[in-house]
Amino acid sequence: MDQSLILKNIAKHISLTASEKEYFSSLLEFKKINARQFLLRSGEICKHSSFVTVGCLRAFTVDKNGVEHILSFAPQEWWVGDMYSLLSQKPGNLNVEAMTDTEVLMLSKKDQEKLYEKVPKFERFFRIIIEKSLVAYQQRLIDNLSLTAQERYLKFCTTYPAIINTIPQKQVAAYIGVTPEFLSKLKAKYLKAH
Amino acid sequence: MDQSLILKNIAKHISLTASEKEYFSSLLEFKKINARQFLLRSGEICKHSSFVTVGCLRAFTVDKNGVEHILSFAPQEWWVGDMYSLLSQKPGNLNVEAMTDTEVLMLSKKDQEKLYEKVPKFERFFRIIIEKSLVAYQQRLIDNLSLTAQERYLKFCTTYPAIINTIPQKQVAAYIGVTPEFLSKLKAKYLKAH
DNA sequence: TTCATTTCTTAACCTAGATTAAGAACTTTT
DNA sequence: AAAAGTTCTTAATCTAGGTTAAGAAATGAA
Repeated sequence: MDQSLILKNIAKHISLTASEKEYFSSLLEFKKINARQFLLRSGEICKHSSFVTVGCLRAFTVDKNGVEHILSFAPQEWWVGDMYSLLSQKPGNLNVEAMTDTEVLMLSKKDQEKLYEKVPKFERFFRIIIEKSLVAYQQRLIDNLSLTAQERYLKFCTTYPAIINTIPQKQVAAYIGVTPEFLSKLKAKYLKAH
Repeated sequence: MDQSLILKNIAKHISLTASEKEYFSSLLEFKKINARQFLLRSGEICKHSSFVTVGCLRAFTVDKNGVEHILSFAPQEWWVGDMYSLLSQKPGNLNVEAMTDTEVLMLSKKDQEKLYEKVPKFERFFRIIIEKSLVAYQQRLIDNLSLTAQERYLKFCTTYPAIINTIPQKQVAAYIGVTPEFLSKLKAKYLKAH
């Protein structure tokens, strides 16, 4: 198991001593998830925060009509989990599924709490991570309230240039909040116009 | 200036010594904002996190057609600010306006950083506050993607029972993402049906 | 109380995006 | 390389919610 990526990532926000690094690393559990396998299913209680080292996952809900809605993609170097379920320790509504063969480093809620006790700097680290995440969700909410489907699609392309060509188009539709049919129509219209 | 409310609120998540309480209190700046006055305007750089002790504010953006979209209401005991602008120290898009005569306790970004240094427990406090906020935004995003306007309205009524009768209906519309005309139609239809 | 402003309602008409359906183009499996 | 499953496209039709407009009701100011 290679922790260099996660340690490099943490070093962007806090500095750790060698022994802190070692302690933190000892809490991580490595897991491989093949494409289409689930890291978490709706109805389960989320017990871990997971850091993606290889591949990409998606976190989505299924509405009462069976339609999927993507809350977030989790490419390399992102943390993923069901924050609601993780905090409340109640069953969540999120599914987390690998879109490609994926590798994650998992930190259990218990170990995360121990980590906060032993190395309080991690309070800061996760505060910063979550602040950034919050800003992104706020912006996405505003975008969903104020932009047209066309505009949201174009914004998605510029925000996630690395993902756009590696995932099925229907997943993009489930993220920006339109049907796959309508996104297809949009693209055809846009191509004609440009 | 009365800090009992904010200290009571903080005590829900971390325990402070008397001198820590005193130090924290010394960083707070009291401000009265009359109804319709702004705490922050689009284009400004957000310099403070503000805790509402009396009244209620709304944080909103204005889209390219001049339509307002409400990101959040900030009733008593909520923190409000433009997180994007506060973190990046760049001009933000949020307007924060008092809906009634309001009182806030303001903590400047500089003082917040000092506070993290001097009393690291506050890293934990704000981490927890932001985690909860994140969960709420995630749920709202999912709701906007999967529920009808009718369902979002009913959910708003149960989520914010204390606010619903104190604010103009057009603000509710701007929060759930419909026009005031359509919300009015929805309510009329719903009343007939029940 | 009157005048002015904002908010709410109703109704006719319009449109962005959904639904349904069916064939075409990819992928994956065998 | 054939079969089977996904995904993508196109097109006709439909509908949730938007737009426009105008009057009614509520709120606020003088």
